[in-house]
Amino acid sequence: MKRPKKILIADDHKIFLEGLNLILSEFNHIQIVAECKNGKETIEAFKNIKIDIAIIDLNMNDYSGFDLIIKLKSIQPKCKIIVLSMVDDSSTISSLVNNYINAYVIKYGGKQELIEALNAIDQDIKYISPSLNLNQQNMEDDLSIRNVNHTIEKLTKRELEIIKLIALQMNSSQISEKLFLSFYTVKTHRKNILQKLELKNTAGLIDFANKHNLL
Amino acid sequence: MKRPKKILIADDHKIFLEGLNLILSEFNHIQIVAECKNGKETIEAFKNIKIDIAIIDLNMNDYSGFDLIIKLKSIQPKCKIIVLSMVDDSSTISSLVNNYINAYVIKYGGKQELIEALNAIDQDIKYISPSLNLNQQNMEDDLSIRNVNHTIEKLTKRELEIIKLIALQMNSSQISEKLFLSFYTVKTHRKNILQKLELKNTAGLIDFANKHNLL
DNA sequence: ATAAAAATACAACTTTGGAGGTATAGTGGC
DNA sequence: GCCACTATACCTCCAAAGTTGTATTTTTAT
Repeated sequence: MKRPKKILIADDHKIFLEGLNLILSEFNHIQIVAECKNGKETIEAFKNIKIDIAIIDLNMNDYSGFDLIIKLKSIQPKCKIIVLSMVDDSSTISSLVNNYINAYVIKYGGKQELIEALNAIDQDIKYISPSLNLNQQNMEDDLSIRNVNHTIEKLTKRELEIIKLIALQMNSSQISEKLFLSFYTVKTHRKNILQKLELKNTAGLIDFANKHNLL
Repeated sequence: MKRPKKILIADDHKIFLEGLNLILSEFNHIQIVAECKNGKETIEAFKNIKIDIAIIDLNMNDYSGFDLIIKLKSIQPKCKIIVLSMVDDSSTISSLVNNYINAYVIKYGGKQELIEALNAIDQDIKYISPSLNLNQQNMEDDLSIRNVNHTIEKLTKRELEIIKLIALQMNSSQISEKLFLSFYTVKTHRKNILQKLELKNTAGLIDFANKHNLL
C-alpha cells in the first residue's frame, strides 16, 4: 500500500481553502499537511515540511505566482505543483513557468478537473485544464519543455544553491568557504551539474539558469 | 556648427510617418535618413546607414517592439532610441527595456513632447512622457539603471557579437574560427568586455548579458 | 588631415575550470 | 535491513580563462 501523498494547499480566500480541503478529504491516499493563506506561509511550510504535491493559487497578495513557484521549487525541487488560477492566464503563464509546474487548472473547471490533475500527476503526466484554449501539445511544442523539465528536476537543493553562487561570480574556492565545504566538493557539484543538464561550461550553465529562472 | 543628427523613423501607419516627417522637418539640425514601415525595413536600414536617433513605434506588425529594439541596439549600440507608443505600456516596458531606450513618448502627448524628448536626448538626458504615471525617478530607482546603461553603451558591435557566442558555450578558439579571427584577438575582446562591464568572469558576464538582454 | 576609437594580434604567466576517476558517511524510501 | 540518492571529499591531468603587458592596422569622427 502506498504512502499517502503529502499535500499543501495555498489560497488567500479562506472559503476556497476550506472547500478544497473538503474535496480532497474524500480521498484516502491524500493527506493535507499544510494550509497556507499567503505566499510567506507557503514558503515557511516548504522549509519545514516535506511536500509531495502543492496546490497553489496564482493570485496571492504578497507574492506574484511566478516568483513564488520558483522559490518553492528551489526549496523542494521534487515537489509537484498544481497551479490553480481564477482566469485563463495562458499568456502570463509563459513557457518559463511551464518548466516548473505539473498541472494548470482553472478554478471554474470545478472539482472534476482537479481530481484529474491529481491522477495525472500520480502517473507523472502533465495536466492542463481542457477548458483552456491551449492544449498540452502546444505547450510542449513551445521549447520541447518536457525534456528540459526532466533535466531540471534532477538537480538537488545543494546544486541549485551552488548555481546561484556561480552566477554571483564566485569561484569554487569562494563557494566552498561560503558553504563551509571542501573545495573539492564544490568542484564535484559543478561537474555533476554540467553533466545533469548536458551543458559544456559555466557560460552555458548561467545562460541556462537565467532562461529557466533557476536564480 | 553641429553636424545634423541623422534620424530614422519607423511606424506602420503611413499617415503617421508622414506627419512625423513634417513635424521634424521644422528643425534644421535634423536630417531624416530613413522612413520604415515595419521592423524588417528598420533592421535593414540600421545595417546600412549610421543612425543617431531612431524614433520607433512599439506596435509594429512584424516584430515585437521589445525584440526589435534589442536587435537594433546590437547593430548600432550607440544609436539613441525614442520609443513612441500608442498606449501607456508602462508595465510592458519593463525595467529591461529601460536599459536601451533614451526616451519614451506616448502618441497622444503630441508634438511638444517629442520635441522635448529630442532636446533631452541632445543633452544625454532620458525623457519619459510626463503624461505617464511613472516618473523618471521611479525608473532609475528600479535598478540604478542609469549607470548600467552607460556601461552597456561602451560595448562595441564586435564585443556584443562575441558575448552572444560565449553564451552559446563556445570557447575562445571556437569563436576565433567562427569569426575568422586570431585566438588572441578573441581573448583580448573578452578581456576588454569584462573590464568595461566591471565583471569578474564569464559566469558574471553571461548573467549580466541575460539580465540586460544582450543576447 | 589628424586624432580617437575599434579591431586586430601576440606572449608570458597564474588561476580556474572541466574530465575522469574513487570513496565514504548520511538520509530516506520501501 | 537494504538500496538509491545525496552530499561530502580527494586526486591527477589538461584545457581554458583571466591578468598584464605591448603594438599595429583599420575605421570613424571632427
